[in-house]
Amino acid sequence: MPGQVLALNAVARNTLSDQTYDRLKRALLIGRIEPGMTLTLRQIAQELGTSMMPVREAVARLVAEGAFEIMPNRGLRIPLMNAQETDDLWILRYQLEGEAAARAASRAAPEDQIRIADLCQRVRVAAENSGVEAFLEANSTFQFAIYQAAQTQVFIALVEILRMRCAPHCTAAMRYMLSARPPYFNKTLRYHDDLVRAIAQQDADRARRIKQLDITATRKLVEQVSAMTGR
Amino acid sequence: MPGQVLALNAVARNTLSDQTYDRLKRALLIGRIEPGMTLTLRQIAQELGTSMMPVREAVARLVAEGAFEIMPNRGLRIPLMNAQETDDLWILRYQLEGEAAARAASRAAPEDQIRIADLCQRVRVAAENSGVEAFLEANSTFQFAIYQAAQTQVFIALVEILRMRCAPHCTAAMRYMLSARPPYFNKTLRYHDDLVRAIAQQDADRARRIKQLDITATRKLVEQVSAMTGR
DNA sequence: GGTAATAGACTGTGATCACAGCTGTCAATG
DNA sequence: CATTGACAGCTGTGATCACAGTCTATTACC
Repeated sequence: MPGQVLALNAVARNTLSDQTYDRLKRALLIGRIEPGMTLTLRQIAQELGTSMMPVREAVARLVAEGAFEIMPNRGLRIPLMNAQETDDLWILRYQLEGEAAARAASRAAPEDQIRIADLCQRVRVAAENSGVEAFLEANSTFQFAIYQAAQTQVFIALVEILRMRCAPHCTAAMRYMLSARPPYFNKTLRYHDDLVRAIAQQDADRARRIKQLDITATRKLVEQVSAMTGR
Repeated sequence: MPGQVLALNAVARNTLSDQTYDRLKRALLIGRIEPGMTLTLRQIAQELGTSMMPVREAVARLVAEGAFEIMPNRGLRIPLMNAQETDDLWILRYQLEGEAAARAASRAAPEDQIRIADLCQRVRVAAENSGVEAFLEANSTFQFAIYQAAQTQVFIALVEILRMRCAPHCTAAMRYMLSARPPYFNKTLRYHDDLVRAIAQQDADRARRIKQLDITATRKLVEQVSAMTGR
């Protein structure tokens, strides 16, 4: 069995639970679920055409990761965050995503670099021609392709958790950025190009720095927009 | 409603799922479940006197956190780790636990300090008089009391995930340390005392440094023991 | 008309069952 | 004696049901 000398890694399951989990995770990352919305297990199950069973397991996982919160007899919601938790979240993203970007620069194989550069272009196209969802999806795919190239499952797992917690609180700002603020929007795309270039040059320190600048800029934008829209 | 101006935080549930999750998490952290062991949902359910239902949800959470792995039709196990993942895990613990210790030093209230100092003594007592489980349990309680004092839920969540993944692979080394290696054992306890002192003095940098020394020493011990016992 | 009680429609939770897939054993067969 | 076949006993998965809470809207009563 070439490529898998030892059965070291988990058997890849693909149960309905897994599919439900993936779909909910994706919905969170592309901003389809925003704070204030209320979901129910039965509603999700119906939308996916399954019984409640797979939904329960999927939601249990997401609750463990802090992406959802269960209000007994009153449905699910995105957890609210206080200032302290929000701050911690951004700090952790700054550190972990910066480190992951650095590793990607050190380790990315040539085919990874091509793939990343291609996905970066797709983000630009989506940002110019499509809505928030398409942009966020393209962006998410681009970012995780980078972390995938870093070949470090543990980092990716933590980054996914942080982004799932963060994304719903950023969607409003992203929407605003796309519709009304070309400067921010162009800055983000420029960071992306710079990051791709740093990875191509295997410049780990530069990749880390750019990634961290990008996160800082995003944080500022989110804070400005949420201050505008009445916290 | 004093002390809870807004209903910001989740309603504290305590379902059978939650209890099962907590018990399994605790079992992992105190080394009661080691790599190579095989558990089944029905077996856990029977041991806890419940149906399979709560166990399924609890295990789903733990799988999401990387603490367990499901082998279809063949039960659960602790995920095996390759060298790369092991390395990443230690690096992340070094960074995140170091940072959490630093914050604890900055923020710990006087009553936290008393509690931490007390729990530190209990670790010493357990280490001298009891078995691995009691030692690991006292140690775990001590460590998380520190992180609790840091008042940063997001950090704690990530640290819990890292420790749950790490603990099962460290148990053998801890057992060895307690039974046969007083030097290591004393070094660990000395680190604990130093850490308590740094927190009492609100010396964040020193707390981080000691915590990181402790983790580095633990890592070395684990690697030595697993090299001895034939990887 | 305003207030309180109540019935109903929701919610998540836990238990139970049917089922398909894998494992290991044991017997039949060459 | 070795090889293979089938069968029994496991496993996790998914669906369904009963139930106890919570919220809401209607109704009854003062």
